[in-house]
Amino acid sequence: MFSEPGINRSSMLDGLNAEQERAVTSTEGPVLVVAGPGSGKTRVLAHRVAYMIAERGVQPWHILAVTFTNKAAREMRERLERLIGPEQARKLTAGTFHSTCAKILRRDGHLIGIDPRFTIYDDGDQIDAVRQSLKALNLDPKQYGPRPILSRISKAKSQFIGPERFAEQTESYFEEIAARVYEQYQQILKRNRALDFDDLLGEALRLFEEQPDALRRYQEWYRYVLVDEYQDTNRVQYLLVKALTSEHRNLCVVGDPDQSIYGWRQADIRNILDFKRDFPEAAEVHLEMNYRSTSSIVEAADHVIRANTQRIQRRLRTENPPGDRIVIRESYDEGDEAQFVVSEIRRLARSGRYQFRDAAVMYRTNAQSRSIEEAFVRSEIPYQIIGSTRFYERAEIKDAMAILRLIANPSDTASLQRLIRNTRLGKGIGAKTMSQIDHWSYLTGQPAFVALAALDGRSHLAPPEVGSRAAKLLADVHATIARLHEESTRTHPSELFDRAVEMTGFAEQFRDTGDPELLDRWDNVLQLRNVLTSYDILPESEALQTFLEESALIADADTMDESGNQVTLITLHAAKGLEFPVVFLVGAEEGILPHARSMENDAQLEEERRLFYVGVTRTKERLYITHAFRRTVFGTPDVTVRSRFVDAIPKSLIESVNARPAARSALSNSGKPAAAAISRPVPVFKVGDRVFHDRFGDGRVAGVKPVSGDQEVTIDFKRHGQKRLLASLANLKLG
DNA sequence: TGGTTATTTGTTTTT
DNA sequence: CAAATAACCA
Repeated sequence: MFSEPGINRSSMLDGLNAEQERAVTSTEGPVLVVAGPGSGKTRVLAHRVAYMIAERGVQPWHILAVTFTNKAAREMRERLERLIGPEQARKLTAGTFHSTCAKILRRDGHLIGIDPRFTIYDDGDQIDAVRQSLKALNLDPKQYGPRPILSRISKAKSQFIGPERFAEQTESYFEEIAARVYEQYQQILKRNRALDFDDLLGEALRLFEEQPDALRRYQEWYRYVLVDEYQDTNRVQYLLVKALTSEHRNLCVVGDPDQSIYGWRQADIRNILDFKRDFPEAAEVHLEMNYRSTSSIVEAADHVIRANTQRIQRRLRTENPPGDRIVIRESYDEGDEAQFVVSEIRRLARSGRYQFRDAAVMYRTNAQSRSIEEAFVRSEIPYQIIGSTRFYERAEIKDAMAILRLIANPSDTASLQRLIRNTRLGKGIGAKTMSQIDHWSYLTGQPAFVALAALDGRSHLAPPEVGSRAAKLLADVHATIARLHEESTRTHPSELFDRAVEMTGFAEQFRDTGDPELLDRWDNVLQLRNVLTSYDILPESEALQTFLEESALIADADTMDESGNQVTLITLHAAKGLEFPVVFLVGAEEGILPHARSMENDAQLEEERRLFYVGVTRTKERLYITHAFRRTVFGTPDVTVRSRFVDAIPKSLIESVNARPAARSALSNSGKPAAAAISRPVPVFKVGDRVFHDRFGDGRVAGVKPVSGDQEVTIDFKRHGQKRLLASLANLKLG
C-alpha cells in the first residue's frame, strides 16, 4: 500500500544525513548541489520533489525535472511513486532537455514559424544534409570532410550562434567554409521541416526570447525547476533554464564537476560559475559522503582525480569497509583480456557471491566491445551491449522508419530519398532524376515532395524537368504518400505501418525467399512493428508523431534492460549515473584511455581522467582494471603502454599487478626453461631461431629482450613482417 | 540504371 | 580489419 499524501515529516526526511536534508528542504530560491559519486544524489532529488509536494503544498505539475536520460526521468518518477503515490507522481514533468524542448516546440513552435509536424534529424541525417550543402556550394566533400564541418556547426549552435553571426566572426579558412555550409545547411533543414538535436534546444530558446508571452506561460507553469547532471549542460541549456526561472528563481541544479565528461559536446563548466553570478543568493550544498563503494574504491578514485589541476580540491569520504582489493591485470592481447573477463565473471558466478547481472564491462570506445562480445558469445554467458549496434541504425529499420517519417512529414526529403532508393515504389528513379529534383528544390525553396506534387498535377508550381517515364513514377510516389499521410491522422500506427509497407512494396522484398539473412531482417522489421503497437492506444491524431519523437530521442542508456540476469557491456560515457557491484574497466592503456585524440592539451587529458574516475566510481565492490600487452588497433597490432591513470592508484589497494600466470614460471632459474610450466612449456629463444606461430606462420627471431621473468622476442615473419611478442603468451614453437 | 567488385579510408565519446 | 566509397561493367 502506498503512503497517503499528508505523510508525516519524518518519512520524507528519513535516513538522510544533515547535508542531504538541507538539499531536500531548501525548496525556495536557487540551490546548487555539488554531489560526489555515490552520495545519494538520486535519492535526494526524489525526496526533494516529494517533500515539496507533500510538505510544502507545491502542485506536482508546477515542477519540471530535467534529467540526462529518459531512464533517469523514469527512475525519478518511480521513486516518487513510492514516496507520494502514483497519482501525484504522474503529474510531474520529467524528461531530458531535448524531449522537453521538442514538446514545447510542437505546441508553440508555430509562433516562430516552425511546422508542428517537424522531423527530428539524427546524426546520419545531419551528415547527409551537410553533404548536400557541400554539393550545392560546389565544394568537394573530399577536401572538406562533412564530419568536422558538422561538428563546427554544432558547436556554434550550442553557443546560440546563428549562421549570420558565425559568418561575421570566422577565424580561419576552415571556418569560412563552415560558415557557408552552415547557412546552406539551415536552409535545407528548413525546407525539409526538420530540426536537428541542437535546434531543439536553440529554437526553444529563440521561442522564449522572441515570444515573451509564451515564456511567461511556461514560467507560470514550471515554477520549480530541477536540473540533474548540471556539469554536462551547454550554453543554450543554461540560457533556457535561466529564462525559465528568471521570475520565480526556484532553480535547483545538481552536478559534479569531477564527472564532467561531455566537454566535446560543448558542455560548459562556466555554467556553474555563471549560476553563482546570476543567482548570487543561491544556497550551496555539498554531498561528499559516499554510500556506494568500498573504501578501497573510494580511496583509489580519490587518488586518481587528485591529479587534475583544474579542480576544486575536496576529498571523498566513506564509512564503508575496505572490501576487496582492486585487481589490475595485464593480458597478452584483447582476446586474452576478453577471456579473462569472461572466466572471472564465471568464477564469481560459481562462487555464488555474484550473479551475471551484477557485473559490467566498461570501455572507452565502442570498437572495443567487439572482442569482448566474441568471448561472451563463446562462453554462452548472457550479456547486453548498450549502444554500439543500435537497433535503429540497421538498414532495414532505417528504411522502415523513413517511410513512417515521410508519412508524418512529407517535406522530409532525406526520408523521401531513402524511400525512392530502397523500395519498389521508387524503382526506376535514379540519381540523375533525383539531382534534377534537387536542383528544382534549390531554385524554388520547396521540398522535393512539392516537386512530386507538381508532377502529379497537385501543385500550382511548374513541375521540374524530368523524363516522362520518371515523371510518371514520381507522380505515383506522390499519390501513395499523400494518401498515407492523409490516413495517418485516423489510423492506428501498426495498421498504418502494415498499409505503408504494402503500398510502398517494402514488405515485398523480404517475402518468398529462403535467404536466412533476409528473414532475419524482416524479423527486425516485425520487432519495430511490435514497438509500434504499443502506440495504438494513443489517439490516432498524435500516435505516430509521439512514436517518432520518442524513438528519435532515446539515449543508449535508456535501452538498458535491468530485468534479465545478464552482464552489461557499456561505454564509460554511457555508464555515467549507473552502478554495479562488479566492474571491469578494460583497455587501460595510453592511447585508449586516455584516448590518443584527447592527449593534445591538458583540458582534454583531464577530461579523460574524469572519464576513468567515472568508471572507477561506478563500482560498488569489486573493481578489475585490465590492459593488454599488445593490442590490434585498425588491423595493426602494436605493443601498448599501461595507462598513467592506473599508476595513480596506490599499491596498497591493488591485489595483483602484471599477473601473467605462464610468464613467471617460464624461466625458473638462470635462464633455463622450466621443465613444466603451469600451463605449457615456454622455450627460450635466441636470435636466429626459426619459429612457428599459430597465426603468423613461419618466422625467424631477430631480437630478444628479457623482461621480468619472460622474454620479449622480435620476429621477422615470412608473411606478416616484423612483430614483437611476449614469449610466454605467444605460444611460439621452435622449428 | 543498377549491381558488382576494387580500392581506399578511417575509430573517441552521443542527445 | 571492415565499412564505406569509387570505379566498373552489364
